[in-house]
Formats: sequence, C-alpha cells, structure tokens
Amino acid sequence: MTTPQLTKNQALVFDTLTKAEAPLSAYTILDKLRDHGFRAPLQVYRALDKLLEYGVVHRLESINSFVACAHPDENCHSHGLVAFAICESCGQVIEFHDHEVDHRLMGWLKSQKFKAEKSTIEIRGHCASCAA
Amino acid sequence: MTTPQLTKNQALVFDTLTKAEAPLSAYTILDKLRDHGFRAPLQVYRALDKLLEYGVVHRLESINSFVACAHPDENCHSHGLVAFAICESCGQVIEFHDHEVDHRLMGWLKSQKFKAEKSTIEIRGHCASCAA
DNA sequence: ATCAATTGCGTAATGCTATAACGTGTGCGA
DNA sequence: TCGCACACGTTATAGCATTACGCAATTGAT
Ligand SMILES: [Zn+2]
Ligand SMILES: [Zn+2]
Ligand SMILES: [Zn+2]
Ligand SMILES: [Zn+2]
Repeated sequence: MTTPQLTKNQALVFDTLTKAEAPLSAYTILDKLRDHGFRAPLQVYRALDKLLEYGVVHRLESINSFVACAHPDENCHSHGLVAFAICESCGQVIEFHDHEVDHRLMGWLKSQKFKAEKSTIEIRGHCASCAA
Repeated sequence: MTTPQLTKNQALVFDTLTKAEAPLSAYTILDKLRDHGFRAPLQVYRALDKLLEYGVVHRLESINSFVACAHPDENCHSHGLVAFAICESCGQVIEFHDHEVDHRLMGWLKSQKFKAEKSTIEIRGHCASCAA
C-alpha cells in the first residue's frame, strides 16, 4: 500500500502521533489539536481510519490508543505480524516483527482452517528503564 | 492459582459466560442477569475482575468482551501465553497455547530487557464454517 | 465475645471511547 | 452540467468502564 498525499486533518493527526513519545488516545489527540480547529471526536477518528488504512499508524487495542508506525519504510507489515511491547510506567512502545512467530501462528491457524485477517499482539509490562 | 468458592454474583456471571456460544460484553451480561437482580454495570465488572484474577475467564481486548476459559483444567496459563482466534462472522472463539510462540516472544522481550506482565494475542478473521 | 480489617454488595454519578445521522463543499470524469 | 466520490463540520447518541459513597457479611485476632 502506497501512502497518498495526506489531507490537512490527516497530516495534523499524523504529526501529533509522530511527535508524541507514547501512544495517544483519540481524545487526547483531539485536545492537542483544538488550537488547530479540531472540535469533535469524529475529526480525529476519520483521520485515524485513513492513517490505519495506509499502515502508517497502529492501534493498540489493549490501551485504546494509537501510535505512529516505527518502521514506516520496511514493508514488513504487508507480509508479517506486528507485535508491541508496551511499558505501563512510561508508556513507551517497542514495535517489532518476528517471522518465526508469524509462521508458527499462521501454521496453527491454517490447521484450523481459520482465515486470519487482522492480528493483535501486545505485551504489557515494564521497559528496561522502568523495571527498577 | 486455585479458584476459591465463587460468590453468588461471580457464579452468575461465570455461568452466563459458560453457557454463551460467543464472547459477551459486560453490558450484555448485565442485560442477561437483570432477572437475577443485577442493576448496574459495576456488579458485572466486579465479578469479572475476580474471575479474571482466578484465570477462569479471559478478556478479549480487541472486541471489549469476555469469554470463559476453554482449558480451565490445564495449568498452561501460569507458564505460557494464551492466544485467541476470533471469528468475525459467528463470534466463535478458539483458544490455544503454543510454547514455541511463547519462547520466541519471551526471548525477544528478554533481549530488550523488557519485563512482560500481561499479554494479548488475538487473531480476527473467519472460522472454517464461516469462511464460505 | 468483641473489635478491627477485609471483602463483597448496591446505587448513583461520572468519565472515556466510538459511531450514527445529517448536511455542506469541492474536485473530477461522463 | 450532471453525477459521484470524498473530505469535512456539527450534533447527538451509543457503548464501555470507573469513581465515590455507604452498608452488610466475613474473618481473624485479642
Ligand atoms: Zn509498524
Ligand atoms: Zn518504561
Ligand atoms: Zn484459558
Ligand atoms: Zn464463524
């Protein structure tokens, strides 16, 4: 998927996520963009939907938040699973890919004749800095 | 973790989940239990918290729902990751465990000095019956 | 037996997350 | 010019989860 030119709203949301040091909720993004004319949640959600579609943003299901893709250049996303380690202290997210895990999971799913479409792999815990 | 005797509310919620053929949201559980005296979401959430703690119920983060554990007898949960395949047509959930995936993920996390505490692995798609 | 601490329960209020429904404007090809 | 697709703005609503308060039952010393 090649990323088309972003619209104004999409660019604002993407910028906000890119500059953030931790995942942001849709409503947090909304608050950060009020000065730029954002007034309603839907403006954020609509932009996020497109950014997710383009693959430049990920949604973290376990914390209802969004994060800019850490590997926008690699094309891993098209043929592999993405996993996230999320620090519950500082919020930092490490995004990673592992074809071994990928193959193993896909193999199991295939044996069950389950047709996979979307995947979520999220590990919550504490990062090296925060693990005291 | 050994499961203590369930309280009345906990047993009602657990029963509801056990009988269900698909994951249920907290509010759906609430509706199903109104005849048994449930009036507020908190009654459900409190019971769910305990059931999750005992490991007899799982939360599916990607669909904000809860499901009874499919392997209540095995003690896999204590030393391994749990994964779910969720059919978006019929709602059916397949719960499975794979030590290979487990080791691989944990190895990676260890290399990052990340201390894992909770994990979420959920694959959404279509089950064998629904995959037309 | 009594007191204190813990746990569960009931209710009301609130907060956070996400979508539905409606209408407007703009660009672009038929 | 018409029709269509798409982005946008606004209001209202739906869905998910927690905070806060008080009371009752249980437990476990003293
Ligand atoms: Zn990515
Ligand atoms: Zn951290
Ligand atoms: Zn289980
Ligand atoms: Zn199905």
